[in-house]
Amino acid sequence: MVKDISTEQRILEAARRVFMKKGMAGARMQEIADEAGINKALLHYYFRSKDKLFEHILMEVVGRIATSLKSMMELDIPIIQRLCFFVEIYVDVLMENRYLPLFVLTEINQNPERFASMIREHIVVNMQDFIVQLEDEIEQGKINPVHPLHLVSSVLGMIIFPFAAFPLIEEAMGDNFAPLARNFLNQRKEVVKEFVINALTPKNHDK
Amino acid sequence: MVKDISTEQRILEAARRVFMKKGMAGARMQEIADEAGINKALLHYYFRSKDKLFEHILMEVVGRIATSLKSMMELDIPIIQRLCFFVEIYVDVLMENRYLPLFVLTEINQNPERFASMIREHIVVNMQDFIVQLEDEIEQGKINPVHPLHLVSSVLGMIIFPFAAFPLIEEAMGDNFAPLARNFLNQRKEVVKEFVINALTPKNHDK
DNA sequence: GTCTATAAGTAGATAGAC
DNA sequence: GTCTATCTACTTATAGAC
Repeated sequence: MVKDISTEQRILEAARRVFMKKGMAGARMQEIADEAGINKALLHYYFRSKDKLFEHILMEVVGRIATSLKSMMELDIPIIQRLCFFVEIYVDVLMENRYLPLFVLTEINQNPERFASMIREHIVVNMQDFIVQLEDEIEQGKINPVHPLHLVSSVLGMIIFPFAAFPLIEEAMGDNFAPLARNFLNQRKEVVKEFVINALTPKNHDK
Repeated sequence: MVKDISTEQRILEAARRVFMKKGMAGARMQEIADEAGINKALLHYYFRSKDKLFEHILMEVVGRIATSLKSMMELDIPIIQRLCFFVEIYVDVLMENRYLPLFVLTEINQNPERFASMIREHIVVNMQDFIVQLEDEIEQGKINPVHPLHLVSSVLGMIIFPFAAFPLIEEAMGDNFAPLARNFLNQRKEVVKEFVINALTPKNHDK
């Protein structure tokens, strides 16, 4: 019953890379096998079908996102700090895997039913806590009134875009792009955090 | 030589819908044929191959984007107004076709070479004009100093996200979603315009 | 567990009748 | 121009040897 961890692990890592980059429809079992240094038959030995393998990767990815969201919501800090913290770690994650957001968004759009329960269980729950805290701080006058979904949409959009549009940014930056790219993406942290602070910090009319 | 416009047009519209929703890899010629109310053979009669048909749709889509960008850059208005105008029309476009941004971004990532020349010719050129004007207004002290690519990334990201993450937003909003969705997406216009204005309008320390 | 060989199914492309 | 039928190539999946 004890499977060889090393091979299974190599398959999973290869599958993650290929699925992330090509998506479910564009990925090929042959490519995953090559990437893992084995042959197609073994893929089916370990994970019966392409669909099952994909599902596995999906759960792993969504699970990881959910876990980091959850652990972040457990810290007892003001909403502004919470968002700034989120920006920091999320940009770092995307630096390691720029295909993540486009992959997740594409697959959700392709097959919303498959995600409905995952989203409800893992994402919406954390959202609820976030909304409660946000409305709480608004009521206390600590921050400006904002619509939680608009705030989240803005922050996520601002973070995700440069990674999703990476080849576009590359082209826009021109020749000496490579050395600048990492720098630009790192600057995003400050840009987005500045947005959060400006959007939420009250203007202090009575100062 | 005069082809039957009606059929060719129906094919193109069907292809656009299917490609937009499923992407190049996920789209099926059979589905496009069904959607157009004809059979597969006719698709090949009109557009030799799937790749050619896809290329056609791609050019059409990118061309339309480039045209609206260009016409917008021809207006002689301040940068803030230009961006606000852009937000207005772009959100309206996405209301009609929410798959547009995810489609374009995915395909660019899938096949950057295919887009390199298009991007340089159509997008980067308009970007250059935009950057010149931006830096000009910054120098004149009319607006705050900002990095053009960061500004564009923020605005595009803020606009695109709710459309790209539509099923997520849907789930987050819960049951009575349908009536609220259109409203929420329309509010985006004001939210993003407010960001543009806040980010660029000088604080007037000497007032 | 891992491989080679092959089956089974799917999708793009073509032939040829009308 | 449009259709049905068919071919070819590719991709997933399985059989069976080692």
